[in-house]
Amino acid sequence: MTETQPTSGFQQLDREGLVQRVAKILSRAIVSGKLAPGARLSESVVARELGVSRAPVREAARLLESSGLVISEPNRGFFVRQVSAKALNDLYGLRLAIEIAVVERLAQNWNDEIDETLTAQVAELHRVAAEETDMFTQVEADMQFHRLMCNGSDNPKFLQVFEQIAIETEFSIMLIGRLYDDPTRIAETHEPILAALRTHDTDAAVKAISYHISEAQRIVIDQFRLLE
Amino acid sequence: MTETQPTSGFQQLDREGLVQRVAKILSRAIVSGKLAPGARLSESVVARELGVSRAPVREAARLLESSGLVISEPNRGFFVRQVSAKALNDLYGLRLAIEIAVVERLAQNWNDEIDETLTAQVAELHRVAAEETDMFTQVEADMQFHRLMCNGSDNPKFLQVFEQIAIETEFSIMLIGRLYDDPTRIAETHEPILAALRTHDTDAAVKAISYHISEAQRIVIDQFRLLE
DNA sequence: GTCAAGTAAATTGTCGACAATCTACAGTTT
DNA sequence: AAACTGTAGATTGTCGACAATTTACTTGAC
Repeated sequence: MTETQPTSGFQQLDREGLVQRVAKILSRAIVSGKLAPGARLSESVVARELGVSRAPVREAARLLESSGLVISEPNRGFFVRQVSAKALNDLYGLRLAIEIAVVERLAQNWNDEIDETLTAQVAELHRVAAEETDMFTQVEADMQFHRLMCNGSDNPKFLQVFEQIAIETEFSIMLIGRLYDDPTRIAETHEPILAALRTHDTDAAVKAISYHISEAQRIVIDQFRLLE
Repeated sequence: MTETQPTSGFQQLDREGLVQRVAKILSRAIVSGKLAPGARLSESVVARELGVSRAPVREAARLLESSGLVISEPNRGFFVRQVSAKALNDLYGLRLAIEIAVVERLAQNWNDEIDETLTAQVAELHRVAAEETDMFTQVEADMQFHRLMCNGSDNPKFLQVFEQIAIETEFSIMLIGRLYDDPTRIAETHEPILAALRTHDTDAAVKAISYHISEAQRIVIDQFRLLE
């Protein structure tokens, strides 16, 4: 955003630090389930495997801690977080509170640009559902819709909190190991929200998002309990 | 929370790491205004002044980054965050969304223990108002009431988000440099919330908290704009 | 056999040093 | 004078080593 404009068509190459790269690798490993919940995240082991020193690994771990993927215990190190059904339920509770506030603002500040963006994302949801792409793609597409809503709320704070929620939610869904519902149906349940927003009907939009999130909450928790 | 119970009445001493201590010192310096917004937070300078190496300072800075007190720019270091009136307004928007959800839950799960705790805190608010203690104490007492509400919501996620908000809010209020309202009046405006919760009247409680937060939002923003 | 104390290995916490990067200023060209 | 280039100083990024702490194991007493 703050970068200077390139004078020619060169694409910027890999300007992200070592810490960010390590963090990305680790979070992928956790979300994909390669690192089981509760597992110790040994600094020295990770550092050795990635061929870097422990310092960037520590900082990356702290970053993941603030994302809620790992927890740190003083003098004991980092551990992949355990998620309980209660915690997952609470997470959806927070998400509901945030998204209700978001749609309230969206219903009032609705404009063509947001309309276009969200309509396109629903189309994308239908596309990935039809093509039967992998679960990760489907979940990501679903999340992207909600991310775009938060982004359109004109309050960066909502987006910031949502990003935290998104990471944990994806983590939990990956843990369950399969989609909570039929992909096509997931795509369809987004349409009432969009319809209500288009007519600036705040109450209907709040009802729609409440139903949507609560439904997802119910199903995910049910699935999750089967694992415990 | 996860610590083992002490067998005798000894208080645990110092069991917090160097990183936490540095973080606390830095956040105090920022919130109290000793470090001006936008100021560079030089690792080497801080490390030298505190008599520690740069490693713990870096980690502490990362901690503050996730609290929103500082921002990091790659290869340029950490800077004390600038807050704008818009950002402060957004912050109160998020806070409103959270606290509405919290009182909704509180109105339903009300019990004597929470009643006692919150009643005591309102008394505390009146006490610090009457004794004309310093601003920091007053703000902290106000925040504590809302913290206790979040804590009573039986959803740790709300408390987690609130803590982030609290740090930024206190930061901004300290920036303004004086209280936004008459201390006694601040204490009084908490009572309608408590009254509504006692009667399990969800709608009234939501209305009360909405009024309370929006009022604070309006006053703080007005005051803040005078600084810009 | 169980429990406690002691000890050794492994892991995290902290440090000082070097490499990579940015910033500021001087020198050069147009 | 304005803009680009080059260099020196300062700051962050990363590293390997040592100190402090935890963990696992062994030893010994009851």
